[in-house]
Amino acid sequence: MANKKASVTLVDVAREAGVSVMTASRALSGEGYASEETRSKVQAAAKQLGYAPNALARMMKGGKTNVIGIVVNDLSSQVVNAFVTALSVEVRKVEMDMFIYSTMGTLGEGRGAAVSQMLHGLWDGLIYVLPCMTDDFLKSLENASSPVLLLNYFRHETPLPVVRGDNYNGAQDAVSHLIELGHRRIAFVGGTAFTGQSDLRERGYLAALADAGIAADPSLIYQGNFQELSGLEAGRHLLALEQPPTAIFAASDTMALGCMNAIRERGLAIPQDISVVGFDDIPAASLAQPPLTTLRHPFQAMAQAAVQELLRRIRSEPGRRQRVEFPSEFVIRESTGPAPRTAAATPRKRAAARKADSA
Amino acid sequence: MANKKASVTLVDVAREAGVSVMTASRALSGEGYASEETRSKVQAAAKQLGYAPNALARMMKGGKTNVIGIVVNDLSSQVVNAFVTALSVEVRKVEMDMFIYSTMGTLGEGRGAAVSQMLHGLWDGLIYVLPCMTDDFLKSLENASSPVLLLNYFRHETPLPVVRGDNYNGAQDAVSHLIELGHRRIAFVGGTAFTGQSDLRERGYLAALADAGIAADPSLIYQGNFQELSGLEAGRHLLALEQPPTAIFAASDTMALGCMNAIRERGLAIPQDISVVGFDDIPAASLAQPPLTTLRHPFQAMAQAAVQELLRRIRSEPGRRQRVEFPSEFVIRESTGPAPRTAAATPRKRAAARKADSA
DNA sequence: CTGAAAGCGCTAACAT
DNA sequence: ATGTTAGCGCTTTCAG
Repeated sequence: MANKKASVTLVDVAREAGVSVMTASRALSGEGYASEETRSKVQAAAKQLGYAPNALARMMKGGKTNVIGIVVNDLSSQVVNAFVTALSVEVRKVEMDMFIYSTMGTLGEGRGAAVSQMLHGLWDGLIYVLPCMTDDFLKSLENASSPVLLLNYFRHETPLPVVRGDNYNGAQDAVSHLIELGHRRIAFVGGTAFTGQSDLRERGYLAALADAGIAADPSLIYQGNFQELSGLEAGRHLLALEQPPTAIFAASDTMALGCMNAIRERGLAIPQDISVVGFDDIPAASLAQPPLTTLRHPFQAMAQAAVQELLRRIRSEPGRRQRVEFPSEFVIRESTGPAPRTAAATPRKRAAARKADSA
Repeated sequence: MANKKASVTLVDVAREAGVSVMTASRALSGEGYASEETRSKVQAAAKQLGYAPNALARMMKGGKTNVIGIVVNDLSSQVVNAFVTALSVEVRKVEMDMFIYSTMGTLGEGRGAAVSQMLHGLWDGLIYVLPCMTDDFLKSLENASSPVLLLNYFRHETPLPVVRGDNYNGAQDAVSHLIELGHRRIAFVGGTAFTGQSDLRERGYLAALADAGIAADPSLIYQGNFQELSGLEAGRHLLALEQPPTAIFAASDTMALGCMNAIRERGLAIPQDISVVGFDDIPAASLAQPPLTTLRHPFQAMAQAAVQELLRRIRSEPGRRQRVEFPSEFVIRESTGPAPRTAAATPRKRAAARKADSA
């Protein structure tokens, strides 16, 4: 019986099988020559002893670990989730393994920064998903010893390779669509500034308004934080305005869903009274009632580009690209419709009664 | 300037600083004696060369990696997410690191099974979160060389340490509550059988009915798969019944939210026409309209118990426990209310028109 | 306080 | 087809 405590090594297996360590290694790995007889003898010994090769030792010898590290700030984000899932598929395709390291919102602080440093050697390359980091940290990454790639990074210019989605044009498309539907009072619900994505979406929104000759109304811009709760609050705030919007463009689906709750709460109908557009096309978007019109990131294509580019760098292959940008696809579902006849959605009785709580 | 390609090792640092490798090691790690002068000299050299210690080598020498591996089947599950987040906090408390390995639903197949074997040595211990695995795989885990703990495992008896929540009693509490509110036709929406959790929740449901002397109606039991979409389908199916239920108890919040969409779709009100109870208390539960009555797992306490127990095993400390079970807490929000006066929720016109599509 | 030697578990490269 | 040697980058042990 195998001794569970003291881990059994190749030496043990070799001794048990009565061969040299090297022979045991070959018999088990399948590399190099080994007679059928020896091979089965060794395999039997390994099985009997409960041998598991030490990945650490193997990696150290080879210099390559065959592992890609994925660093995320926040596992609970559905967008992050979609990226990680897509990455997992791509990593498997190239026959590597993948670990996820979650900094739980501490990236840039001591612990988060440490990932690329402290655990250096454990992976052949690192992909930062939706990173939000300080300038200092970005700089330190640029000198990292193993290849690093940023997935959906926007905040600063950097020589590091970046794969990202388009935010500006997508936002512009969405808002133009609302304008074509006759909307004039279109609100924007932004997310946190830290990743730089919300900002681009806001600029696309403003550009679309400007193109149509509509003056932007600052009171229709609400600063949220990408979370559903902030979407709920945004919705409540906007609907309580003297002149509420007839359409809301939220910088994330999560916030858009929050807005929808606020709208329902007020007894208004989507899209008859008010239209809603999100961004990201998370799974919940198509399941919402009504299904949410939104902008879809090509998650799988982006993940593939990220893995391939990182691989090129790991292998020092030619043909690298410093930045790849993917357009987002506008998906029209049922949460958007023509602007209501009255210039602005008329708050109904219930709503009117609450006017007092408008800020 | 550091050469980015050829990774710089301690030998390089030592040479640069004009000391022995050992001295460099001591100066950087802080362990053992080192004069202030040497220390700063070495640190300067390390910084200048962009030195990062190779975690692999360090781990190999010490035998301990200070890393706990977390294995999950499905990262997109909100319950898994809640556990992982809680685990992350606890792991940090004991000053270890944590990697997440997602099998993407392939646990038990080649790839998934490989985790504990192939990457053996990379972690000091492994926590399987909400594992669903074959008997064979479970057996192989029992002979694993490093400690393994199962978080929320129910399917088979096993000598492996298990930390889990209570499902049976929680379900019973929830259904008893509905009965007290006057409900008699209470539906159950189950999840996949694979983890064994749904089964326990169903048994709790049946027990509560039996206690109240209510005969279980098989037509009120719908088999879902824990996903929101299956909840939506469950809701549509149940509401289309000749005698629809006045309350639905879903085996997960996710499915409960799907049911709520189906109910709204049919023009019914929650909880006036129909009550809904979920299970898990995922973040979205409290944000729903109306906020969902549900059963909360004590995620943090469970995570703490899991990490502590695993640590005891890693360190071969005494006082181990084979199984720890945590009761779930019944959280009453606004999705449950008294049963409507009419024995069953009367389908309104729209609903009646659709009767044809009842299975 | 600092250095030299040994070795963690494995495999590439060279023998035999 | 199998065995021997060496060494990955680091730290533990023992000597200066």
